[in-house]
Amino acid sequence: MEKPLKESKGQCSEEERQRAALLRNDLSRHSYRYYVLDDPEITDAAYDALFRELQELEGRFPELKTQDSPTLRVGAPPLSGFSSVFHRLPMLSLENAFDEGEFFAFVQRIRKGVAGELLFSVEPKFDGIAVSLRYENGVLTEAATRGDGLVGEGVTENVRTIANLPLRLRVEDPPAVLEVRGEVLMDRKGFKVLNLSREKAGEAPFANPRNAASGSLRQLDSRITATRPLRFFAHGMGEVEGLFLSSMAELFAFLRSAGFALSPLAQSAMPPEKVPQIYAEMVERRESLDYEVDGMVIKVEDFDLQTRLGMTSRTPRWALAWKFPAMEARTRLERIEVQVGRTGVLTPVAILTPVEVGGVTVSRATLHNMDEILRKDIRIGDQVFIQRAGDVIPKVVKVIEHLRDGSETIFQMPDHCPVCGSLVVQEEGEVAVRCVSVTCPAQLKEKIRHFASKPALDMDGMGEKLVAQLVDRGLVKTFADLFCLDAPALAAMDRMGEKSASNIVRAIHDRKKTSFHRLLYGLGIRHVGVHTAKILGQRFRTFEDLMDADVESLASVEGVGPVLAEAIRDYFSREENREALKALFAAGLEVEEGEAKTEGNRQLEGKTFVITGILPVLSRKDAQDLITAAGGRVAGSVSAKTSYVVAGEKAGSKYEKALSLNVPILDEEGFKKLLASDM
DNA sequence: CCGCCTCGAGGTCT
DNA sequence: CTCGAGGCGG
Repeated sequence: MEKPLKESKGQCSEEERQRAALLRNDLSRHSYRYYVLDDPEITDAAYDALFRELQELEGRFPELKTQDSPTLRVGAPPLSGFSSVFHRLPMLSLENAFDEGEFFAFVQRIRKGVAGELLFSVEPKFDGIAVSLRYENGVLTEAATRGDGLVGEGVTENVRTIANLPLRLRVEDPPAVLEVRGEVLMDRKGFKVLNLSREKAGEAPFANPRNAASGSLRQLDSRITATRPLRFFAHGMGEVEGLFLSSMAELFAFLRSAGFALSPLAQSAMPPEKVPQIYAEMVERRESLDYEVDGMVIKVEDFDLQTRLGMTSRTPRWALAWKFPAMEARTRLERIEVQVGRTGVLTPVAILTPVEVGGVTVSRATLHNMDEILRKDIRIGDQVFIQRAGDVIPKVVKVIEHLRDGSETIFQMPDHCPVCGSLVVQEEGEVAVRCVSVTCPAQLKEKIRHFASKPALDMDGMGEKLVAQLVDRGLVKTFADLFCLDAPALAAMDRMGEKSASNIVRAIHDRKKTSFHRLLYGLGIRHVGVHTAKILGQRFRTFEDLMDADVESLASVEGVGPVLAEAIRDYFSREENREALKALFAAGLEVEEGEAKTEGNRQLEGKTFVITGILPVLSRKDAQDLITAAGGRVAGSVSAKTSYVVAGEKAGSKYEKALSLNVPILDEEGFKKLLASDM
């Protein structure tokens, strides 16, 4: 039988009481430095040790527990439901503005009856959950959601688990009462990591960081909330007793000194004419911020003036939310156009009534293929939601079915190529529909463009417009024709002067010497991308070898299976393709022999790297070359097999994936160290 | 059969 | 950059 380690539930000594107080103090300072200032002074392990010591002390002597103890951050057992909290000062919403005119109208309204200078504070409007935190004599006693503005839900236990807010105000002489208002948020990274782990666990992912924050804050079991990466950003006050502040500048300074995080983009005392410029900057930076921001909040700087302006029935007259352009928009799907790609695949593209989404005008969006159209039940004439999430590419998110009036028509994939009119084919088991005509001009244009593209022959100046003209006028029918173009012929094209014509001729001439894999990739054989072309280049050195290779020797190459082998052999067994290659060589094309594998340092042998973001010194290509030269492989996406992720500035989803899979993440410096070490 | 990977497709603005 | 389709390999 083990005897109890400690006498339980006894009276604690004075020494222990002091120790607990010291620990509380230290822990709250360290967590402030870590979460708010982002400048820790002790290691995570040291912090954990202090934390566990306090937990243990409190476990033995419950009388040592306080309302501001950092141990509350891990959460408490579940509640049966949330209590209602009456806001002593209502949490109002803000009036919205959508353009500069509305902003200046707001300024104008205020200016009436104000003599002298008029100044404003500006700050990003976070898209989170508005909460009010009540501090009595400096200690957090209650936290409530906004609710309907008058009555919210008590989420005190949950809010205490949020790491970057003070459980006790960090001021000498705290006010008797202070309600701090702000937003509870989840950052984009935390959101993605959370969703990845939810999906892995078979749970439904959250739609966006806001929902994730809301769902996390409204957990009945605050121990769950404690595991979620929530943050609090302060922006205002509710009820106050025993504190006098006279301006937004003072408020910001006070909140900062009391231990709150504020948006680094918050500024005070700005003249109104500067505000539109700051707005433009925020719109610009919007995507690169850690948190989702849906606008900018503008407040009258001077508190006296705020008081004089007062409220309308539902909004203060001294504040304005100038919203950002929406990232999601509704519009009409006018018709569906069918494009023919390089490989002959017919791709349906939605032609939309132009609509502003996230500051750009969107008029087209891909629908991928027929399966996608059926899955989303997209019909011509439908009202649809368009989203430009995170990235640039717009997509049709969904159809708004209840807005249908019966005039919508169902789209059918054409059975003839819209460009050349030949019959299309859908191969067994494939989703894609293809035009298989060898003379289809749409395919020819795309093939030529692919051939001239950067990773292939890299002919500068061969853009979409020029290629289209060359093909339409019959000047280019084969790859070899490109090498026969001369300056006068090019100068006859639209928008083409003699100068640019001769530049292009020179660019083409410069590419007569090329590498095996560039040419192979440029040919556009199905399933042969840059990667496969390089692999084949290492095995087959010369084009003669490759052209005469049989399926077995092709398939024996690591990374090449039966489908690829068949596609390659099929390509080279066709007379027209062999002729085309012959013509290319006749036109002066030279292929350098595939490089033999370089000897030397192979210290990255067997390691797989993924590069993401912008590295400070090395370009992406440099980094790739360094890795391959040392025997490593560079992959495009992160998986459990990835050895390292090299991450730079603006690292995106790959970074989060790496975090969630516990793949080691290197910055450029770490990467260079790894290269230099001999492992 | 499954997980990992590559290929190929798609906007807008600069 | 992101997504779906489909090929490769264990």
